[in-house]
Amino acid sequence: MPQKISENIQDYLKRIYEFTLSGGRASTNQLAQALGISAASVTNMVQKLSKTEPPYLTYEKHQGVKLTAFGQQAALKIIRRHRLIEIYLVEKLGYTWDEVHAEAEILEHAMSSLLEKRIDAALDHPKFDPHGDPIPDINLEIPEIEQTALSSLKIGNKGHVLRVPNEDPQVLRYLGKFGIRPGAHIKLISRTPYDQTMRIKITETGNEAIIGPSLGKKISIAKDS
Amino acid sequence: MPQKISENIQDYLKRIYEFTLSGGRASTNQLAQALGISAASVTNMVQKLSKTEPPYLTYEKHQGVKLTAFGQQAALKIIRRHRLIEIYLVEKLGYTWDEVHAEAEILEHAMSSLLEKRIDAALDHPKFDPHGDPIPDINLEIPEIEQTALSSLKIGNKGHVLRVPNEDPQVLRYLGKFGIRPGAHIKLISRTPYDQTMRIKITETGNEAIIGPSLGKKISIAKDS
DNA sequence: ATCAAAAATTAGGCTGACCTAAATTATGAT
DNA sequence: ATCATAATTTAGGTCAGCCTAATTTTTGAT
Ligand SMILES: [Mn+2]
Ligand SMILES: [Mn+2]
Ligand SMILES: [Mn+2]
Ligand SMILES: [Mn+2]
Repeated sequence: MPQKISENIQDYLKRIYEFTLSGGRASTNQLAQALGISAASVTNMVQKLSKTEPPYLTYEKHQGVKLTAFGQQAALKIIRRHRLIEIYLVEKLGYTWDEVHAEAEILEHAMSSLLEKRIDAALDHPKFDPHGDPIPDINLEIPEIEQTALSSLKIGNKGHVLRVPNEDPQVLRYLGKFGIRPGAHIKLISRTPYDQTMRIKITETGNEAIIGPSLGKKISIAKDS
Repeated sequence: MPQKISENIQDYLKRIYEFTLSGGRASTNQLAQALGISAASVTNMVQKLSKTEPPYLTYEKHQGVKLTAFGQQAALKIIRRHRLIEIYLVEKLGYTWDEVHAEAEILEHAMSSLLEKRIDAALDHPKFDPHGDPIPDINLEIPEIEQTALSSLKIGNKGHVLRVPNEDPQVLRYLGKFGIRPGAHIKLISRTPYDQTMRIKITETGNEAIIGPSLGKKISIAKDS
């Protein structure tokens, strides 16, 4: 019997999913920091989640955790709701893309299957959230998309933006100011020698923007021609 | 300092508000039943809520509770959100009026001030929810409306519906089938002698409906001419 | 006025989810 | 290979919000 799953656990699973997207395992400290709680609490919880029937994750002492297929489905369900809410708020209620993440972080836990269906239908089954993250479909399938970090561009290369980091409203407002959003076409103008700061040109707006290397790693693009 | 208020407490305050609308105090058992918890738990909680600074309610042993002005504001805030959600779901997401109460009961706790503002604006500051209940305005003012119970009509009298009970989806579907909804014009055709069952005619649909006395007490109307 | 039944309260526990402090295990620089 | 430091786990709490059982208070029918 899939027991009812608390809001807290939903957030654990979502974080673990995100941290293990590129393979590997999520560490105790990583989760503690992301969830804003102590490492001891995380250890305690993941031990519990590894002993449910069926288990949500596999836990090996000192080796971190990894979701089971069961846990992954649970995570994807929340992620679908989170991203549907984000795009709904932008499309239908006039939110800006820097406002929606915090809101969705709460609403995702209060959303029924029915509301999920209605919102999905109202938006005509959207495929991406406002930050370019893919929305798992009704069967929780999520398309694999070929993507590169902005920071890996060579000078003079062109590309278009696929995905921007969605946590930090300040960053989103900064990016928005220059028109750096999913779909925007960009070209790498220059890179400073020591700290690797990039100057990029955005085709649509004609703007130039300065992007540091750590932010550059978090912006996903597809290379053009 | 108005401490952050848990979802549980929000539900306590809302129930107490409803039970004390017509003056008087809310009893321990009444609340226990409405909240689906034990009477002992209610006693415990209301004692706590009477000792906060400022207190949410006044508690007198064996005499039930009553909201303070402070508690009433807190209750009205949730009620505003509850009713805004209900009307939004009906107007914008194709919900039927029997589906929205359960949904709002959850979403009301997950709604931010910003979302409240946006939904209110999207609906152009609606005054009533789908069941005819008034929505407190942004300042939590709620209009006083003269209303009578349907069951108090005399044979041949006419009136129009102001408010229907919103908890029970089955009842709402039954009423909906005959067109008994806020605004509908009705006329009392007959009343059976012993159990007081009423037969009423709905002008808009031409339907006749059978309404028992306990349901009749929960439907509010205004008498016409 | 009496007293059984109903309502409410008190006492004592439980669970989920968190905490800090102490102990253990892993890691990486020398 | 050693060992200081970092990461993790264990031990022993707290707190909110619920429970049941026992007790006390109120109420209403006689
Ligand atoms: Mn969340
Ligand atoms: Mn997003
Ligand atoms: Mn509620
Ligand atoms: Mn309602």
